[in-house]
Amino acid sequence: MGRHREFDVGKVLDAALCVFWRKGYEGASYADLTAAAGVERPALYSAFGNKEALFRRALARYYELYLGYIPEALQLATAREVAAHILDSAIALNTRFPEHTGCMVINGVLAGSDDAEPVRQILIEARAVAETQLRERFERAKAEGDLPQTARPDALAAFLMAVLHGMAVQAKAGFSRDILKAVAEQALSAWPASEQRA
Amino acid sequence: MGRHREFDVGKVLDAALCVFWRKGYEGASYADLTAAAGVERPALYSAFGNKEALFRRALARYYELYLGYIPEALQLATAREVAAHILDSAIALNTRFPEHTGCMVINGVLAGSDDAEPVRQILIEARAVAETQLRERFERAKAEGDLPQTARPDALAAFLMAVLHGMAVQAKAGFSRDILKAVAEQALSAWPASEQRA
DNA sequence: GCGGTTTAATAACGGTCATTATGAAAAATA
DNA sequence: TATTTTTCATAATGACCGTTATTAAACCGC
Repeated sequence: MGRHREFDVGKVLDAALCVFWRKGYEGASYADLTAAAGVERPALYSAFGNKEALFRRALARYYELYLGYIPEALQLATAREVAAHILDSAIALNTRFPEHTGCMVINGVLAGSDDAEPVRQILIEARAVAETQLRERFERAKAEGDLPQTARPDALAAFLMAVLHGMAVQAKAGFSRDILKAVAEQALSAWPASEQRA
Repeated sequence: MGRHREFDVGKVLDAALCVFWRKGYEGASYADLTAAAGVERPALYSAFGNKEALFRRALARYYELYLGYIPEALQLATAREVAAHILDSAIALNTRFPEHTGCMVINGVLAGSDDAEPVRQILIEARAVAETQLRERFERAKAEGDLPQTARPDALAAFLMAVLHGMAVQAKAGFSRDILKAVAEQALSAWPASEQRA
């Protein structure tokens, strides 16, 4: 007996998921969460416990709703198909919702509160500057024949930056130097061969 | 005229840089900063302005002290040397200081406050699980001849995860789908060829 | 309809955040 | 030495954080 719950727990969880996806864990305040969910604070506490428990539930739902392509890919016939499918799916997911781009797992530690927005823009700009410098250097290399005419300097720059970002994340996660070197080696093995000058 | 400053502004800035490198922008409180710098709060405000200005100064010093390898690499003769030098240098920097690993620019939005540590561990674990799944799938592929015997499944998994992390960061920074696809294409072009079965 | 029980909304809690007012201490000029 | 100027340390500020009493409302079995 007792009073019935007046809100849909699933919908509230989905709303919280969107907020966490966009703002990360720290960046999402209860003011944000209650505004998105349309319920008051104590309702979230009674239904999910504290903030960390709510985040864990949202993370589980994220895997459930959006990361199904991982087990899906693991069943494909070849490793190349596995990788291609995961890459494609991740790109699709990362760009699917304009209001919460990227991956919730990464954004959970990437995004900050609104107060930190100017700082995040500084970092984004700093990242873009480095990539532009690389792209310009690769354009020069292409003009000099150091890279083939088929090479795409912007793609090479973006790719190199991606691997660098990824390795920074991995280093933070405790990776050893050796495995990071293996990652770098693998990345370099894709490098376009320089043209044989006539 | 007037009283002299009793602390070394450079040393205080270096101390603040270490705190920001480890905890990120939001994660670094004035309690952390003053403890590391050995000066009181108002000293930081009088010397640097507010927290954001202090972070900007620390970021500039980070580039000055630790990212000199980027312009250095840009002057090398070939694109491959540029990339190799940047990769090597980044790995060295990311693993140089045990107490603040990774890259300050990335960590600035990757690291959270101590309160968020359990959550960060959850995300790190979630990341490791996905990578393990990939590695196991690639080991199977190697056993099946889908990957050559020279292939390193752990390296391939780490590499793929690195590119995925990097693309998530880039998507957050506003990258278009097209450039992300170019990044994925470049990453796949390094994929080891399957063995020709006899 | 009534007692027991669960949920709902309001409002408050202590703690920490970045920031700063305040007044004492120290150095330079006169 | 007296005065001015700058830095120093203590401690307070208002705002926001996550969390929770408290009280009123809604539902159940009886």
